[in-house]
Amino acid sequence: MLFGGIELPGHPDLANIRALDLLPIPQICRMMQVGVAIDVERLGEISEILATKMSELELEITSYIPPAYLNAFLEESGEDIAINVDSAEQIAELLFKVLKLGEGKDLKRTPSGLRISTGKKQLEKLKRDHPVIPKILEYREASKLKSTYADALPLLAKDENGAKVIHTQLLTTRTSTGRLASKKPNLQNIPTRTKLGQMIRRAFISRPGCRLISIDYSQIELRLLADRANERKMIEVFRTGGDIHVFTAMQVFDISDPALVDHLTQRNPCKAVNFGVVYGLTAAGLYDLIVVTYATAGLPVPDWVTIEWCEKFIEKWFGIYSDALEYFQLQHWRARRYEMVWDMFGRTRLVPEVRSQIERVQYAGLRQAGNLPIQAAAAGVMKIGMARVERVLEGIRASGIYAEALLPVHDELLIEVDAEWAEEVEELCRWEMEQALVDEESGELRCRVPIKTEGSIMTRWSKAA
DNA sequence: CAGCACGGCGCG
DNA sequence: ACCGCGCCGTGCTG
Repeated sequence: MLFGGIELPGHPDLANIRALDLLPIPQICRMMQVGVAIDVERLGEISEILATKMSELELEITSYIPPAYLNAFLEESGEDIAINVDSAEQIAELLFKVLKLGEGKDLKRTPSGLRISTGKKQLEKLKRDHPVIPKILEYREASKLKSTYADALPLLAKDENGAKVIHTQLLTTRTSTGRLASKKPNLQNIPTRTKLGQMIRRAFISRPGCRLISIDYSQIELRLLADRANERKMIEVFRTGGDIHVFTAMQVFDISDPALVDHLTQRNPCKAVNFGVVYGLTAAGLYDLIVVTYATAGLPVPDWVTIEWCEKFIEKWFGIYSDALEYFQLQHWRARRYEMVWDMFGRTRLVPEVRSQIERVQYAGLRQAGNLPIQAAAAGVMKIGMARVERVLEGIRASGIYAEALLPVHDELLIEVDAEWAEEVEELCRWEMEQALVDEESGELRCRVPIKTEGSIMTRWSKAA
C-alpha cells in the first residue's frame, strides 16, 4: 500500500482511482487561493519590446510583397497596412500564390483541407527558399508571446498587499489521462523554450522575502515505461544512472565509447525517439522532427535522412528495447479486445476508435492506448508526490514559517517558501516526491528503477537557475 | 456584440 | 498520421 492507501492493482480499479484523485485536492484548493506573484512592470516592458520587434518585422515582411501586388493587398485588407501577418489566410496567399514558394514540393494542407498550411513545421522546411519565411516565424513568436502572455496576464492579476497575484483555476476532471489542467489563465503553458519565452517566465516572481522552489520528476515517463514494460536495457541504464539518450545512440549506431556519440546526428534523434515512442511516433513523424531540428539549427538536412531511414531507425529502436515493443503490443491487444486500456493505478480509458473502419481513426486510438498507461501513471505519481509534499508543508506552516505549493505543471511542482528555509524545504520536498512509489508498510520501492527529481531555488521562475 | 470554427502555438 | 491540454487572432455568422 502506497501513501494515502493507494494500491497498484494492475487492473481497472475505480475505488483506487477515486482515492488517488482525491489525494491532492486540499493542496489544489490552497494553490488556487494562494496564487502566484507576477512582475507586472516587467511584463509591460516585455510587451513594448515585442511590439517594437513586431512592427520592424511587419515592415520587412511587407517589403517582400512584389510591387505589382501591393495595391491588391492594400485593397483586400482595407487598411493602411498591406498584410496582416497574424492572418494565416493572407500569409498563405503571399507565400503560395504570389511568391509561388514550394512549387514541386508536396505542401501539406490544413486539417480542413481549405488551404496550404503555413504552420511552423511547414515554414521551417521552406526557410531556405525565401528570406521572408524566417521573418514570419520571428513575427509569429513575438505575436504569440505578446498577446497570450505579456498583455493577457496583467489583466488577470489581483492586487494583494502590494503584490500582483495570479489565481489560476486548476481542473481535476478535464483530461482523459488523470492529468490536471489549468485555465483562466493557463499557467501550465508559460513559455520556457526560447530566449524571448524565458523573459516571460522570469516575470513570475517570489513574494518579498521568499524563494520559489521548482522540483521536477526527471524523465518520469521513460522510467515508468522501463518499469511497466520490465524493459531490461532501460532498467539497467536508469539503475546505473547512465544517460539514456547516449546509451540509445550507442546501441542504435553501434558505438562503444559514449564520448564518440555525436549530439546533432545521433543523440538528438535518439532523444526524439525515446520520448516519441510513448506517443506512438511514426517514421513520418520522426522525419518531420529531424527536418525541423536541422532547419532550426540552420543546417541542410543530410540526404541520408529519409523516411525509409527513419523507418529503419524506429525498427532498430524496438529491436533494442524489445520488452517495450511487447508492452505496447499488449496495450494494443487490450484496446482491440476490450476497447479499453488501464494504467498501474487502475485508471481506465475507453478507446472505441480502434474498431473504426477509418484507418486514420483506428491508428489514433492505438496511439492513445499505448500512451495512456504511461501518461496516466506519471500523473498518478505526481498526485501522490503532491500529497506527500503537502503533508510536509503543513508541518512547516505549523511552526509559523511561510510555505505553500503554488502550481503543478504535470511533472513539476512549483513551491514558495520563506527564503531562510528554502534549502531545507527543497530537500524535504524532493525526498517526498521521490518516495511516491514507496510502500508505506514495507518501505519497499514499488518500481524497478529509482524515481529521481531535480530541484532549483529561484527568485524568478526560469529553467536555467 | 457574442459565439463559433479554424489555424496556429505555448507547455509537459 | 506524435500523446495530453488551453488560448490567441482571424474571419464569419446570427
